[in-house]
Amino acid sequence: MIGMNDDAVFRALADASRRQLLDRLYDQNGQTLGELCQGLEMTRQAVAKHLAILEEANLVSVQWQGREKLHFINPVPINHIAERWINKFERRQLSALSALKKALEGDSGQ
Amino acid sequence: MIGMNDDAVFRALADASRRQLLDRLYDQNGQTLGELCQGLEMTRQAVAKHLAILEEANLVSVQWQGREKLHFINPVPINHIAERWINKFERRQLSALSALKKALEGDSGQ
DNA sequence: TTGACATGCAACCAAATAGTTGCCTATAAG
DNA sequence: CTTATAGGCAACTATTTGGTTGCATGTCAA
Repeated sequence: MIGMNDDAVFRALADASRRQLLDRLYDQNGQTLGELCQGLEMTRQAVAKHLAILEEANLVSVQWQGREKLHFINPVPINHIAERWINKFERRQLSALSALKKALEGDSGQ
Repeated sequence: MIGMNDDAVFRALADASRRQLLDRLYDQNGQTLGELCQGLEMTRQAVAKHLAILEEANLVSVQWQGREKLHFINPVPINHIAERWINKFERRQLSALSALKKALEGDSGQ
């Protein structure tokens, strides 16, 4: 759990443009900066800044391919928050479910 | 789902002080402003502003009792986000669980 | 009624944020 | 080699944010 910074994740998720970028990456993973810019009412530099913030929060990882920078969504921090923060508030209703979930995860292997 | 504003919820959750206030309310629900201030390195007015933001995001509801304002945590918006945003990223692993969860919720009544 | 207590309201301030523009670097293609 | 393309870096700006101080209002208790 090294480099896991809840605060950075929450702050990254606080901006609608960044959530939109994550949505776009969810629809099609591995897009370049240029592709992610298309159709947005923002300069490329603004988008790049948002992506940098998502990268810093470890919500997006990148991979260079020649002069292109491919962006991949990373679900780990979101799951992490869901685990240790959000589930807290549904523990009462879902306590029974929690054990089952762990069991299923262990079963599916990843 | 009236008044349900994802953006306000995400922005409210982005601040560590506000998350701390939610944690405190989780530990003991129905605290007054004064109680919530104790031990925090902030003025009462600063805390009041944070609580107002949490109220506006519908994460906290209040109830006046004489001259005291009691604060109660409201888990609905957090569950909402978990449902339609966060679960998205764990759908693959948990798709089987989703139906069961709905079934359990329907079963328990609230 | 008077004083203490719980909270609200408003003005103000510093720092962070989201965005811009302009220019630089590196890779690919003709 | 030259040019177009993909992206990075830095300076600057306006707005939002988190916090402060000072004062006003409403409620309980003596």
